Amino acid sequence: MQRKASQADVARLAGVSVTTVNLVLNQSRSARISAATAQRVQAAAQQLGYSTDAIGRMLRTGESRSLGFVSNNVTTTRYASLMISGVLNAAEQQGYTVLIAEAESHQLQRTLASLQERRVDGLLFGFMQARQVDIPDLKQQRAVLINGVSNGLPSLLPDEYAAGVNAIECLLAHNHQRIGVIGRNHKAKDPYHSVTIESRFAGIDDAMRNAGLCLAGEVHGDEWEPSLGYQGTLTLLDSGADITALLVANDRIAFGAYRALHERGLRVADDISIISFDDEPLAGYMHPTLTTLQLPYYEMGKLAVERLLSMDSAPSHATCQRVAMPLIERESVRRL
Amino acid sequence: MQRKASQADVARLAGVSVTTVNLVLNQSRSARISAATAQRVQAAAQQLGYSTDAIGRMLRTGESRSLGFVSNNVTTTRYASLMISGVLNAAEQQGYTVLIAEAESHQLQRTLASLQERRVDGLLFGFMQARQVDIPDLKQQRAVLINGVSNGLPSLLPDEYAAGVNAIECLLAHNHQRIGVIGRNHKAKDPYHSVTIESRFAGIDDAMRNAGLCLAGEVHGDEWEPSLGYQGTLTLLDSGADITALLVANDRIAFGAYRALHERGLRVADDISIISFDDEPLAGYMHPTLTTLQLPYYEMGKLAVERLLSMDSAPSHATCQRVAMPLIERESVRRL
DNA sequence: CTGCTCTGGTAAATCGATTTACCTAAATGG
DNA sequence: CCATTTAGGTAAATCGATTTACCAGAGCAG
Repeated sequence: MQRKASQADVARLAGVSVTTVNLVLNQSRSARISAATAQRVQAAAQQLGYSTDAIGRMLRTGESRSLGFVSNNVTTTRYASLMISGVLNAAEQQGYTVLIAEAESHQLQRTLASLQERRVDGLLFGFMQARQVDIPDLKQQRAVLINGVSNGLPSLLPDEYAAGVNAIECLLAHNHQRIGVIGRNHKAKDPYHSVTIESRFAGIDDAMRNAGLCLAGEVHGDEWEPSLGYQGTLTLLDSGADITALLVANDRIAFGAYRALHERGLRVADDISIISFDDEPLAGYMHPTLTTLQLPYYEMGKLAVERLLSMDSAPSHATCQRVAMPLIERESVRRL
Repeated sequence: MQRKASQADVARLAGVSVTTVNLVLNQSRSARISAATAQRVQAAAQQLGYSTDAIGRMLRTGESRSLGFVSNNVTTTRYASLMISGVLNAAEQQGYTVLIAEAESHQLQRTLASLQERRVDGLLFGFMQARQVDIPDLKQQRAVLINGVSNGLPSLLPDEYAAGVNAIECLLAHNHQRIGVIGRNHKAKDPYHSVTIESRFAGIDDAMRNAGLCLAGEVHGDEWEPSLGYQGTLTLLDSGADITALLVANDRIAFGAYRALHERGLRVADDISIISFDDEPLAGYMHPTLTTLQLPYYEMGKLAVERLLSMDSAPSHATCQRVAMPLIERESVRRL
């Protein structure tokens, strides 16, 4: 791999000084260089296939135009990869490259050191489940948390309160008044487990209260897997609550709920409407397709980059920005 | 953000030359430095919190200890993020950092330039669907393709032939002889669409032939979505083929097949076994859970890094390494 | 003709780490 | 006691781009 051409090479070929080459190529103050010379330099650069070497520039300017994206080992595991997409696209737009690293908490210190050695201009921390985390001292590095909160760092969280309200309002708008809920849990009180779920249920409760209604039935549960949806739905049906709609805490629960309804000879949408949260790929396969409030991973990733790059320098203070969870209307909610 | 300490700072504090600091800190030839001096330097480094600046080193040594991971815009979209995990873990093991970039083909040129400016030591190209792609001239850069093939570049592909054989053998081992297949397609002949699918079906056909059997029924189809599984299964059932097992081309098709069987009052596993390919998260939720041959994204990512870093320099020539697709035995295949 | 301002460029320092080529004093050999 | 090693370090060059300070000649006013 023969060395790439440097400004020195271009200078030699064009018969000018390196300074001149630099001025022309950065055309910032090229006012000071005559058009003829500029031409010559451009031609030489072209001929040698010159492209500016980022390393040399970084060393001199101290800016790397790169961001570090750190996630705990869960993040790159399937669901949240849209977050990476959002980060990547926004970063690219502004001419930044993204260094990506996974780190469980005990390696975090080393991972951060490695990124700082590479002079990243800012750090992004991405998490799977919105919760509180402990981030070690960042030495004044700019940083933004995606889908998590921490001591003194700005962060982005899904607007779960509004999502809760919207879910209920969607059901109300379709004339449902007898609503069952599956998935409220107790861990929700623990910020190290989740900082958002509690407010989601607050939104649900407030929306019901505003409508002058009460929940027609509820099944709690910590493990948000299909089995909870299955068991919970059977429980609700057997309780004689006579519900017309079901609000469940995520798509996997909904998946289990579908099965339970089916076994009881009830049709989703036709007989009982279901609304959910997350919008996993699964939601689009189900039959009927699932109406759900999307976790805005892509959007959060994008906004995080924009926020990070617009921060002056040191993390101001822990402001937390809420990102809307769009309602993805599919087939599982139908007018009564 | 106060500047990090440099070797010069350490040298000043320890009262020695920069050279000495460097020799001590890289302890390679520190044989030439007395223990006492080394001590003093170490202490000074410690006190200043010195850590070697990667940029400076890169400039001097020409090596960045970083790899570029390029994917088309589909890759970071959910399914294949395990590939990133594999890449990240393997790279970290060898002390490499990963620069990640998404690029649709028309931006590819610019993305590559950007990575080369950052002096990546090698390139990885990741694809969603194993197919042939056109990669522009890499200027002697080392590169490996993951889940794709291209002109003259080494690559890693899932071993679909073996997977096809194994799928059939799994069914045979469970005493199934009347097997239906859904999803064979014609695009499979087009390498720009897929370079592996054809060999998967070759494996299936060979395994059947070796067993002296013929397929009991087959439904072709290019769109591998649930609807194909649904329609295809109904078609097979109505054809009177009397099958006991179904081999489908991916998990989404299986999902549709489940629904069709259910509608016809047939139970998956109890009445008809199903085996599939891919192992999406979906496969674990289904009821009964789906037996499937896993696309080894994680493994391919990991192997790609190891391959890349063990390559001398220029891409030797397009050798293609096959990576086993493990059989994930769940509940949908049962002994007849 | 002299002093001044532009015009168009350039030399040299700098960023931080590495590496090569010395250099000095003490120790060793004969 | 003189010639060499050797141990222990150091000065300086280098990587590539940027930036500051400066310079030579042309044009212009008085």
